[in-house]
Amino acid sequence: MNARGNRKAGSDTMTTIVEVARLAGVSTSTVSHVINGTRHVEADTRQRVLDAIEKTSYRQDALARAMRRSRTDSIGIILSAVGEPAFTDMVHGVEHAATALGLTLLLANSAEDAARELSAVETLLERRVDGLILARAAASMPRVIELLSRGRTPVVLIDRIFDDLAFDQVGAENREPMRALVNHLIDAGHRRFAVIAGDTRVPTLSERLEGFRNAIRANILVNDEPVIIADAVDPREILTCVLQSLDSPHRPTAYIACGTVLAATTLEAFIKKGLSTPADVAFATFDGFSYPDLFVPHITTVRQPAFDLGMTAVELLKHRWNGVSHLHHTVRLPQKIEYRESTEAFVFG
Amino acid sequence: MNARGNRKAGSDTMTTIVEVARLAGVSTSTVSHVINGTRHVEADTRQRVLDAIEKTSYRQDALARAMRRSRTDSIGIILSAVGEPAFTDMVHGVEHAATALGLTLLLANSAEDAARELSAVETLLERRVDGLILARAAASMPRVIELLSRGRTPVVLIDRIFDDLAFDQVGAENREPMRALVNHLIDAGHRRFAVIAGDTRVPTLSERLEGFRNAIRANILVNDEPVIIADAVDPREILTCVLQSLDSPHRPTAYIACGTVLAATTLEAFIKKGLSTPADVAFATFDGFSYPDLFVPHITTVRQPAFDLGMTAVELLKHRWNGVSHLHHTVRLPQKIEYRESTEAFVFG
DNA sequence: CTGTTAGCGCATTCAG
DNA sequence: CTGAATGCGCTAACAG
Repeated sequence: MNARGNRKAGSDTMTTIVEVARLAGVSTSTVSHVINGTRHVEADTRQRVLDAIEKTSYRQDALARAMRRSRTDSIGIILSAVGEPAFTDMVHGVEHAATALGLTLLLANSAEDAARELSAVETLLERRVDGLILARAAASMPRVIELLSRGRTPVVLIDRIFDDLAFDQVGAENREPMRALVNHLIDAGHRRFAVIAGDTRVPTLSERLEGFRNAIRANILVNDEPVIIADAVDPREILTCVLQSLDSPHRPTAYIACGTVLAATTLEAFIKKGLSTPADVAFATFDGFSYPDLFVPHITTVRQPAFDLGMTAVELLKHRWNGVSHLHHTVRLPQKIEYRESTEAFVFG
Repeated sequence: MNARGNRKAGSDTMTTIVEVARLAGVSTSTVSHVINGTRHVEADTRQRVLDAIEKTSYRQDALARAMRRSRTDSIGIILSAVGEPAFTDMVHGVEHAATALGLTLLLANSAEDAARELSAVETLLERRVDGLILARAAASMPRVIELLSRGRTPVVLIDRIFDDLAFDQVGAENREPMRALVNHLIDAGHRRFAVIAGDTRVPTLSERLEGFRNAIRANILVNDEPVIIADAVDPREILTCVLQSLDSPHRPTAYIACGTVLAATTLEAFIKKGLSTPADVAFATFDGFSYPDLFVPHITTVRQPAFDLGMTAVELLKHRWNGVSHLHHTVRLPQKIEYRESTEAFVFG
């Protein structure tokens, strides 16, 4: 019977390679080579080994193997918000690519908390993942970068790109699509804008905001100062700001949310005020929702190629394992803008 | 320079316990004991070790440690649909509880594919996770159960409960809330029902369907045979069925979807037919969507305590590690029914 | 074509 | 209070 607190998963019963070798009348190395197909083994010897494996229902111990080869065939991924659809898709992408390479995924959720992020990095590094994919938390600590830079584990920063950091990185184009979006709205007749940018310590968001500012500045048609809701972190605080902007006599006619959560908050404010889209206000968002077709009217959405981001991240790790290059690469994937009814031509009252 | 295909994460530079011991002028065992606080060490000896650790920025190798102790301080979780909100919340719950216990999470997504599920189980078992949490795929293979039964790794089946299987299990109450929901709709004046149950190989769905059948049968007010859309797997097929039912002269006045994806399909059919809720048809769903407040009208939803399911799963593993009981426990958590506008009182035309 | 051997980095007896 | 020695299960030289 197991003693209290014992968590051994049956180390007592588990058959090892030695047992198999004994049963097959061969050496452990032959068994190993049969299992891994790593050198030629005579057909009947091979069969004896296979039989012995079958008979003992032997399973490799990935731990011992990893230790010996000093590689774990696993990659770690740390996300700041596992729940959001964009991140969920990234996980899918990573998982897809990883599975194809026979790699296991270790998932950690920093929940946008710097301390949890640090501890996740430490844990995964201790587990000697072969590569690490990280979407840094907004308030990510310098210690994390230090740890990652010193170490020899290949790292890919995903989604949130930092130009001054020497890592492989992959994220979406943010400034340009925002520009296109604003121009689209201007073409539709809008002159007064609001952008909900949220926590601009997140590069994704600050880039989108920057794109917004540039687009507004570049457009001589737009005279009105836009409403910019940025650096607010608490959703309730953001909600208040949006509501306030809706009460303004110079109420913006077009609202742009820079992310899923921000979009939800903005729409909540619309609902609270009984405003409808696009009759009362135009609306567009980055990232968007799951099941977008269920929203009526359909929402114009700048959609991140999140799945591809995930796949690309693994690709970058692979390149580094293969020693293809010693330089660090930053990959920017284009976004797709889905123009829908929520930004349809605005008719001035 | 790394050779091609080399994936060693710097095993060359990594400091080991030996190096620390040398630097501190003590034995490796003392270092080990200092790190793990596993026996008393003289204050200054201890300090010397701590300094050496600091100086070398030594980090434990979780692999070697795990091998030696034959436990990995990790748990695996295999889900059939990582993307759905209910499963996402379960992951959160598991992650929350796991983190609190200092456990790492290995995540695998079977994507409702039996082969992927099997291979995920094999992989996680080989990695010697201390416990495994599994939401079985619809077409899960017997081999999976065999593997899990034979092995000594504690297993918890989550969400999808199988009464004839000897594992710890945790899921939600399904029959009773469906009953309550149907009664609620009957009270609101409905007599003709449709239920979208999807793939009833999934116990969650078959239980909900069973609850539905019982509720209908128990109600003498309901004479009309309900429309039951079950055993369809392909969403497009389901969509067709729903559309067809909407065209019927005896069109149901109340639709109940048994899960998020099914709900999306049903709503899509409503939109396609230009029907509005609850004016034209009442609607309610199990599991529901993220950001439910954004749906207008608000949808009556039977909400699974998904986060708690995840936490409970870890709890069950813990009990097993502690050898609290040798019997297998099935925990059923109650669901919460959120009655909203989509099922409001029906007025007969 | 196959066997022998030496560790991977650590926790843990067993002696002092 | 501390150190020396052993082996977890496996792969990879090396040697036949």
